[in-house]
Amino acid sequence: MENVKHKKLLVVDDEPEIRQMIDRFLRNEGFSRIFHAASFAEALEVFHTVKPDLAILDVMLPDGDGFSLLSSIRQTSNIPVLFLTARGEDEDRLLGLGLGADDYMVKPFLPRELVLRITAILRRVYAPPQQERYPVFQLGSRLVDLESGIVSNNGDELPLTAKEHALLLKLYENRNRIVTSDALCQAAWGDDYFGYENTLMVHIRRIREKIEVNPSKPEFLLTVRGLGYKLMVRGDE
Amino acid sequence: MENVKHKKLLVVDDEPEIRQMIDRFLRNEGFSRIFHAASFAEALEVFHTVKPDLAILDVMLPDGDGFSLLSSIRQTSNIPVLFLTARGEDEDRLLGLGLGADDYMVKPFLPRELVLRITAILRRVYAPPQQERYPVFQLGSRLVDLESGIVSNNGDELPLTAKEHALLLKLYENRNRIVTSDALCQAAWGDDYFGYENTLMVHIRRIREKIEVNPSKPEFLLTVRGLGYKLMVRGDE
DNA sequence: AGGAAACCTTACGTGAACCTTAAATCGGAG
DNA sequence: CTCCGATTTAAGGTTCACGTAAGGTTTCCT
Repeated sequence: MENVKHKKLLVVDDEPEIRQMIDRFLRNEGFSRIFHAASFAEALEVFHTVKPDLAILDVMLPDGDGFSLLSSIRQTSNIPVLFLTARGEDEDRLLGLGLGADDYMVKPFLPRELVLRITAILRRVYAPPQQERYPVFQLGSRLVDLESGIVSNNGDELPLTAKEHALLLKLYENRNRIVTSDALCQAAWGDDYFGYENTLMVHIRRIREKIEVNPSKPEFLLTVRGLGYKLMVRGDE
Repeated sequence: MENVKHKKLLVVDDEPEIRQMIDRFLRNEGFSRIFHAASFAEALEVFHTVKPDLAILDVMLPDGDGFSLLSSIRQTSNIPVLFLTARGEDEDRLLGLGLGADDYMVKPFLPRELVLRITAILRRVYAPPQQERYPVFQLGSRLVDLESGIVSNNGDELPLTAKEHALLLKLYENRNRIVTSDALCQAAWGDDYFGYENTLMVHIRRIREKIEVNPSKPEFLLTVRGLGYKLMVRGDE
């Protein structure tokens, strides 16, 4: 994950004291590359020279308004833009967002909220496209990593097969609760499966051989006779 | 640019009439794939089954609160989340945004604004990746430089082709995690691809010939039978 | 206790999933 | 148009994850 604090921010506001205030808040939160502009013209100037990564715009400017500034900017760039202005009427917000702003905050504002919203935007912009995440969790001394499909126990790593992965995922999603054999079969084979029920037992056994100290005396993946199985995980939630 | 109106939205709110209202507004604006959940438990359930592209969460739920729901969701996914709730105190907004929400709206709200904010988020998520810088990383003794598209091994330099570059990028972005064959195909060929799956294998083989000491005994680019591939990179986070 | 039902354990054969190589095809530059 | 590298198709080879089976063990009820 890229660090969002190194990004270049441009603050456009005609009142120097407000710019200073915003600047201070942002620096307090770890942002260091902050540029200022006091007018429409200056904003365009700075925009082209420093090429900021995100712009915080006021609506009221001496030589124009923030909305048309955004329009100008959007012709050549899709830089993230957050409006921060005293103009908080419904129409203003709709206009700003409709023009393609990423967020719209009304003054007076919470500095911390400004930082969080900036972070939220930058997080999205620079997040590499990630696929679905799988859980990673601890069972006793072993780490079950469904992300990489590996169970590791002080050094040695045991890879999980596709079926083991599917079953462990289902079990973990319903951790500390009973999961019926039917539900497990469905998770691993889909709705339509008519194989032997023994098959599931064999896979459970194989999982136990990877996650249990003694597969025949399971501590984590327990049998609930007549119902199914349950994975006991302590700690998180 | 992908059309944002086809994305799957999940609306979590305990009051059916509010869900209906939101649903109606969204459909008016062109969204068609809208799913509902009335409780924490139902939300998690729907979340896992339909895998929505964005979630609109209420804070107050009969069996929990939206904040812990977001925490649960964030363990396995970085899906965009927008809070829409009557809880509009400063602390609530800071908490919600601090937990990783993308936006926070307070009821009563303008339907049009909700749509604009959802659109703003989805626009960012599905925008083509911003960063013009590609990663450079080490695999054993070889340096994989996606910036210049060259794999170098003490002296000799092997150039990467377009497909190899795309695949390696996707693998590196999800390093140490299983990447499904589908995801890889999508990264290299786009959503609509109906060629032979063998094609992917051939490209994987080519990559292995450039990054592995022994392409037939891969150390870095490993197959996970039945699931896909994973690129094991040690070190940098 | 006896017996049956549910579950465990181990081993093995098989074929889907994957590998490998080469030849065919595509597509851009000259 | 021709060439050449990049990419895809094709076909035969390999392997290992999975399902099956069969005998064993535990649990529970009469």
